[in-house]
Amino acid sequence: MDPVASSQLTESLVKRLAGPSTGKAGLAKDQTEINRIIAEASKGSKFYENEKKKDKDLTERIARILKLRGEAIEGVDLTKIEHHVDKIIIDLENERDLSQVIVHFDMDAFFANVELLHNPTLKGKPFSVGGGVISTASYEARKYGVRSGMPSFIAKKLCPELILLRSHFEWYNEESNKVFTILRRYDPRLSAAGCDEGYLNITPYLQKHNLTPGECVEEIRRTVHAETNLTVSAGIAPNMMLAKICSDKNKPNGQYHLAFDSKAIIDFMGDLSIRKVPGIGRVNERLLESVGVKTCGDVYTHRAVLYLMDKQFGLRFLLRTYLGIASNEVKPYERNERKSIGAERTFPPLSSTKDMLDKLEEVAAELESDMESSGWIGRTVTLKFKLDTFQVFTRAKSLNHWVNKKEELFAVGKELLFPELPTSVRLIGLRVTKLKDLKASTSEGIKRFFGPAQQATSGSKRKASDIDEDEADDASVDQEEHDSDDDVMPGFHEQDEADIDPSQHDVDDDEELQIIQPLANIRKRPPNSVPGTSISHQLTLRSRSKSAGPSRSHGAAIAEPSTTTSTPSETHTCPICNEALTSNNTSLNEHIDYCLSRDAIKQAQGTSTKGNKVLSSGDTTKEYALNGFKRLKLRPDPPVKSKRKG
DNA sequence: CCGTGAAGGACCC
DNA sequence: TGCCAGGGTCCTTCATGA
Repeated sequence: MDPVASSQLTESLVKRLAGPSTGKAGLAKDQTEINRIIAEASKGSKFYENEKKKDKDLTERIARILKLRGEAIEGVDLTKIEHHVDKIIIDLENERDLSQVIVHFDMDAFFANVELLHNPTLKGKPFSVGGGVISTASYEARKYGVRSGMPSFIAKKLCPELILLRSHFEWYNEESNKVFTILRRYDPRLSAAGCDEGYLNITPYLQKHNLTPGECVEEIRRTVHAETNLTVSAGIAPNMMLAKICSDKNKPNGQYHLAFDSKAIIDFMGDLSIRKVPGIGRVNERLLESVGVKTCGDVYTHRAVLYLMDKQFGLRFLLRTYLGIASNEVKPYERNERKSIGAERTFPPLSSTKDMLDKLEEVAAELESDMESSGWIGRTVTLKFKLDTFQVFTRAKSLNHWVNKKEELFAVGKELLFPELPTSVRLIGLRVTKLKDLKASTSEGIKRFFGPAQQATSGSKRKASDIDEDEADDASVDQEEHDSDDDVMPGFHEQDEADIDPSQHDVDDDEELQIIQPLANIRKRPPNSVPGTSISHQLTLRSRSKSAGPSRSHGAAIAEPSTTTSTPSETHTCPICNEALTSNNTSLNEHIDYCLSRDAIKQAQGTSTKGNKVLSSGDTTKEYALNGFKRLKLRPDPPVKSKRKG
């Protein structure tokens, strides 16, 4: 919005230190005071310094973006562009599907409430669950500003009487299963999003029982409470994104039903903070804010600039959130969707090689046991380590055979760690990707019916060698969905809304000066001279075919809920010439394209030569990647020092 | 021009 | 007193090999 004042840095930094969830339920009294205490407690620490650096980098990145914006809008007729975007919006609007009733449920302060079940005397007291970092805080504790993602020692400062409890994952797991079991009565295809929240498509249930969404959800919540003594909040909307946002509306033990009406939805999104949109975190919030977008409604106001800067912001994604359009395909998680499995551990900074190797070995052992019990083997091993400065690095190696054994994981980890060695780390982790499912019921269908006696004999049965023969080269995908949906579900830590993203490659200040850096790193690669330091993320959350539109399932005979096939022919008004058109999407788009092509594009593009196809946005599948305008110096970052390889 | 591996990040819970 | 987790997913950029 406004130019950055000198105090900006401190301001954003303070906010950053305060953590991402400054809008949580159970709001605190004086956030400013709380932020002050947090900043105070953090000051001077390594963590603080790292955050400071990240904040500075972000601020610089924003400056670059603003400069870019200036260049992009120079001499361009924004009005024309707005018209064009309006056309895109019409396309998107036609994708809207209001036929499904989606519910997002979210257990209230899950970990904390489960603890309460086991220890009723905690009722009414401020307490938190978690170790060094808090996972969940009771509502009483939240009043003091204590939230998830916050280190315990700071929480104590905010609330001296705070009772710190250790996590009891078995308990949460147990309750979680109970809850999901109950919820599956309403939709067996429930989609879990962590252990305390998920989505349901209750459309079929509503029809079968002749209930209204509100009644049904009340019943669901009542049932969950009756059977588990836990409260749950829920949101009812036509798609998952909206449902999720809604479940936060009446947070503790409440529900919110959004009107299934295009207009109402857009109004609803209108003054909603863009930050509430899943996928937009602290970084993107600031990036967007820098160009004037603080609410979803602002997306529309600034559509022209966002269009011109599609590469950095992802216009389509933003327009969809502005319209409140998103996927409504609720489906259960399947094993074959797993992409990686890993383990990591944080400890007080270590610098002796032996100590580090001990940790590495520990992690390798842990990973082996996880892989073993869950039935996975993989081909790529990635070592992750965090220096005492909080900078995070990863080093990977792909093998030509499958691994899951501790010895091998450890060996590869060592190999990857050695070159980095003279260093001090506070975290070491190993992750394996390019997975192969040992429990997969091999190929298509058939096998599945002739059950391969391989019951989950706790994994221990088959040994790696068995699969070795399997031909390492078929690293391809031979994953086949299947049941054996043990217990474990993805992401198992409650995290309310906070998130401390400790990662961040930290290029030291003199990064640029090192461009000439001598052969110093020929043999060794200083962690802080890593390649690819470019900072250029985008907001792109390109929903890959996850459209909200007609749930078209490929071939299979999946539900195929009634969809609102956009009426082939309706009356639209061309946003450019105002002519009333009775036609289908295609013709309408063609018409609009025609209108626009007359001059708008040409003028806007001016000299721009290549790239800009004709932006035929008629098809909903193609992206509107016509960011051809000022493409020249679009590289957000000056090429960071070239890193020579040895 | 494209597919792929590696490294860095943003985000989520 | 004692200084900020861990499990994952997806996306981008860069370097390369066909």
